Amino acid sequence: MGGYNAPLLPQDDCQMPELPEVETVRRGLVPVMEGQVITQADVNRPDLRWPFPDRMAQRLTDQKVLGLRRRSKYILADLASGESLLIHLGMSGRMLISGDPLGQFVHDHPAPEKHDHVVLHMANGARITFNDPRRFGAMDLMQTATADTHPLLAKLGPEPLGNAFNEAYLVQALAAKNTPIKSALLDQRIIAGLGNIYVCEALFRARISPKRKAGQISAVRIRALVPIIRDVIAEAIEAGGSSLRDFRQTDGELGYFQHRFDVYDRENEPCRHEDCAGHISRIVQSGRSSFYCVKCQR
DNA sequence: ATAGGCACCTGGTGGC
DNA sequence: TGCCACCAGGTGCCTA
Repeated sequence: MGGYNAPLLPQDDCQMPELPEVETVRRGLVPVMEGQVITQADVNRPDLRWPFPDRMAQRLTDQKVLGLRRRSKYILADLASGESLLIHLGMSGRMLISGDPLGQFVHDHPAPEKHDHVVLHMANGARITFNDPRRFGAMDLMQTATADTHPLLAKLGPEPLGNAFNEAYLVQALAAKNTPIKSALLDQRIIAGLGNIYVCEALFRARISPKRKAGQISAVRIRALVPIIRDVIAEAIEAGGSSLRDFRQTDGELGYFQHRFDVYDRENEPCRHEDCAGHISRIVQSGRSSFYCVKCQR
């Protein structure tokens, strides 16, 4: 009897809620949540990283989900009440869909697991379970109309795939920055949605050392970084999308990581630039691992 | 204002 | 087998 318990994030060793993974989760939630009413909300603890908003379960119950949006690494579910539910996956958050909302799966609600903090029951029979062992994730409710001013969203920089992120912007934003380019690109006020992995990957493609001070990189190289960042993110979203199709058609397993990284977690392995015989190094910058090729990233 | 470091929390892995 | 140190995709907050 085949059960269905589909993680919408890569499981096992590879969970990675940076922008592309969050976008993949959002896309996976759309067909089971959009236009559907939340008939019940189980809130199994008072908080994640912060306390949940007052009366969260009641404010979700009987609300129709009008749409699911994403800003940076946050998902926003716009509700008929005029409020929006903000969801952040932190480091270890996952969304699991169970039930048979699309008529494609064996109906089977798995036994609750440890760290199932919030469960949304939808009118179509789907259950969406937020599971987050480390509890760095977050949920909050706000007025949809003023969502942009929410403290977690207000200071975010441009979306990497949006028009506001362009060559002129990035050159300007990094000028006179005294921090390493690695740190600057992780700064969500400069560009929203990049995390440790995709910053490493983008710098590798651009052949820029993560140690180089942002403000001392030539404008030419910064301009070149812009389409590279867009590509890295867009390709990862595409990989996520194909994994969603795969799991729908098969057995509920997300075959996410046919998508492989060029540098992330490849310490001592060969550099993948064709003209380079170097190997990938790992260094620690502000407490986080940076992977790069010392030989060809300058 | 800006940059660096720490804290939050749990679980997995690898060494002894 | 057990214990312990170390590592992990994020980001707010405190300190200099």
